[in-house]
Amino acid sequence: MSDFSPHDHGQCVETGLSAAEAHCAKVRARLTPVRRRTLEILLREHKAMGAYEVLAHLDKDGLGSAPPVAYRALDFLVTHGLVHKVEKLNAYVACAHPGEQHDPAFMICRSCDAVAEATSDPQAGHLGKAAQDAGFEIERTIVEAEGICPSCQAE
Amino acid sequence: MSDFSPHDHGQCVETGLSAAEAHCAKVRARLTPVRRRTLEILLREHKAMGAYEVLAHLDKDGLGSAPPVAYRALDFLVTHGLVHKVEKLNAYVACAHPGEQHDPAFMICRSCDAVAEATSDPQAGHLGKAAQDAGFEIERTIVEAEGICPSCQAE
DNA sequence: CTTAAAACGTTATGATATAACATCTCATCG
DNA sequence: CGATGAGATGTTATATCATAACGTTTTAAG
Repeated sequence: MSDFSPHDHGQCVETGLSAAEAHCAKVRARLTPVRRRTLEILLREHKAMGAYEVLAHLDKDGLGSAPPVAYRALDFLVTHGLVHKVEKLNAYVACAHPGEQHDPAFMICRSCDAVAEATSDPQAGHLGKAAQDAGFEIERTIVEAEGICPSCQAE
Repeated sequence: MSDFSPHDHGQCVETGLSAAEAHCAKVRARLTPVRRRTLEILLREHKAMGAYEVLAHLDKDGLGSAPPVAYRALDFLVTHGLVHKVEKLNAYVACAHPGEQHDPAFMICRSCDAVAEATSDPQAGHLGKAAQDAGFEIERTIVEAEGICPSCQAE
């Protein structure tokens, strides 16, 4: 199953929040109201959202209206692997595999901007080999595929 | 050899400009003065540069001072594969393999921001498989590795 | 030589992101 | 308990990245 397939959103939200609570408890990080709500917004909307779009939601909930509010919450969530940044879109998505250690990869539909998460292996493939040859130490990779999702292909 | 190794810059610049002229002649695209100079700047500086940094150089040369001047030239060069955009840095680098058809990948040093170009295979690896399973049609990939380059490791 | 597409110059504005600093909260420990 | 220090927050201001829109100029092709 990919994120392009239909599925139970309510379940996503609950699972995501539970995983976040578990993770934060484990590493003694504080899932404060703003942070929790930021994650919940991303889980509920279930799409890549810009920081200012997230901020608009937070503002409606009375949790803050200035940009740093959103950026700080997003930074925290990204640091803890609960949210990923999609560089191509300058946008953020809730992690689809919360709790599991993984290196995310994304499929981005250029027609509808839908984003699906997959996994990647930083040291594998051409790049891993090139890095080894160059003496470059990979710490993290950004892997994003642009293309057309199944629904948009159908049109 | 990687871009992290020392090499003859003068050669890079000449090769890059020649390849650009050849490519543009072939596809009947116009390598105008602004475009040519933009590519030359990126080749000479031999690093990832922001659009405004490129613009500052163009301005010094009397080739334009407003942002669209730089963005239009960069867009042209990116479209023709003569320059790549590094999404992680919101910056642009001259292509290291001008003329050859290829899918670029980058190694980005988080300490000194140096960027080296490698190649990737869009359909290969985990992501290619995930895309196939999901019915997602990949058109282009963004592959960027963050880490530490050899010189910075030495420190 | 006309003409239509492409390129350019310029102004304005939109979108993304962070610096800086004062204040507040809360877990920890003496 | 109360001090204390790291982390979190609120707020203002500003830095950085990018494009819309529109009139003018250049150029390739008929």
